[in-house]
Amino acid sequence: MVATTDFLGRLDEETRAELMAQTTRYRLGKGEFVFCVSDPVDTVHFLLSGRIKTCKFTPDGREVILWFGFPGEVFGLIQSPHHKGRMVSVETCEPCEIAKMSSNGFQDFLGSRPKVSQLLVQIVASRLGMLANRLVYFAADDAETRIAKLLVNLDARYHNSGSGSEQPIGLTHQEIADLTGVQRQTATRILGRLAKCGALSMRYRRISIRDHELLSRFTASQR
Amino acid sequence: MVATTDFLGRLDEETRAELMAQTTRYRLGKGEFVFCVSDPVDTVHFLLSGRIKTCKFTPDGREVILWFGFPGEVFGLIQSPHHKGRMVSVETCEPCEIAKMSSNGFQDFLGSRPKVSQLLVQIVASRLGMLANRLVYFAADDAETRIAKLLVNLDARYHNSGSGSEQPIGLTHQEIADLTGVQRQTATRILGRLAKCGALSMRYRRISIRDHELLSRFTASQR
DNA sequence: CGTTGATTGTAATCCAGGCGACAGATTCCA
DNA sequence: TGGAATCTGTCGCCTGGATTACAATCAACG
Repeated sequence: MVATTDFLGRLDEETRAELMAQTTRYRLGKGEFVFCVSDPVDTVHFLLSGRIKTCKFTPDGREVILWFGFPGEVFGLIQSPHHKGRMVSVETCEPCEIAKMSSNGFQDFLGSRPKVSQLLVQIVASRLGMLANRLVYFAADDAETRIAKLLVNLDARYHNSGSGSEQPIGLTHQEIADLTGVQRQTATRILGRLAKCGALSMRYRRISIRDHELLSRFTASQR
Repeated sequence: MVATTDFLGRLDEETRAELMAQTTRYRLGKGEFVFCVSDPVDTVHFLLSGRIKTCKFTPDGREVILWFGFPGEVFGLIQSPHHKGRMVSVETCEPCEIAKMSSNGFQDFLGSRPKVSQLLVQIVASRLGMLANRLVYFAADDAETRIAKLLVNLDARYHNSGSGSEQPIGLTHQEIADLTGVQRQTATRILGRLAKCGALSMRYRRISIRDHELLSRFTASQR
């Protein structure tokens, strides 16, 4: 199954080849930035391998993670309508292989391929849907519920094998905090609670869902 | 100036006429729903006059407002990738005049007009940007800051005349609470504070910004 | 193989804002 | 014009989670 947001995976063989022929490839190490807020919007990027996070920073330096990107995804499309420039920053979570091309080149490419544009609308729309859901969580759920929902979602998205995936979720407590809008200490405390009652198993940096059913019981809003 | 999200306003005369020729018009009174979450996605809508709100509901019945729609905007494009069906509900804030057409018809229309698809990407992207900003506010700001930011944004968007607009913001405290994720009472309390110090003037249901500069001082994160 | 930096664990304090409970104001509509 | 319904204003209590402050682990690299 191809994920909704897997742009490259949803192009047909030929179109993909034509597109990739116009790109140049490069590599980044862990924790590097592909671009930052307010950088000029002159390139579009395609993630070939690795994982990235799209984020923003608050005035006082807190990071807020908007979503993760997986291989096959496009990013770097969006320009702020006001001050021009990037609206978000993109940071690698691990070593990544990326293909890039000029924004103008990509626009030309789209101009003659309406189907691809429509696909892009779908992809951006699905990100919109994700953020809309997150916003509802923020408005309605307490910290524990938000974290439980995050873990369930991530697990589904990450190793979408559906089977009894015991693979750890490769996130630090800090990242979980940045995703759910809580303090790092609060994340640690709540993860500890969830582990103690048996829903999670954790061994330093290796958080994984032990009891899927039990965890999902915490995703029902408490507030 | 045409707003970024004003779809109809950004089409050229001819394209707009062709599009509108395929629509049928109808009217709704205040507080009616154009469609609700999980309704089938078989129509696309264009707001001709009035104002709408796009929202979701929490399991316990709380409303979360995602964004407002103004004349010229398209809505009803997005389908949930999982369970199919609408991802959001759309409710009128006042009597509205709306044009609608079938989703398939609209897809065909787009198929032969790549420029319009690209415009749509921009529009969906700008909503994505708005939600991303809201998410950052939720994660980083306290209630007072969120409300102050909301009022500033609304004022800019609403009566974008830029001049010393003394027009009231036509929202109830409940709506402000639904937009900022606080209790209705909290919204009332904070609005009262802002009014007492002279940033706002309020006379039952008629909230307007008295001192723009003073209000914007509250938009600097306190936390 | 030990030092350094990142990550995790825990505990005490404190307050913003949720929640419940009304009382008054205003608008709407019969 | 007179309810009814919807909005607004104000309390007090109480809890979730921010904040501050360390200590303990782990991993990575010279």
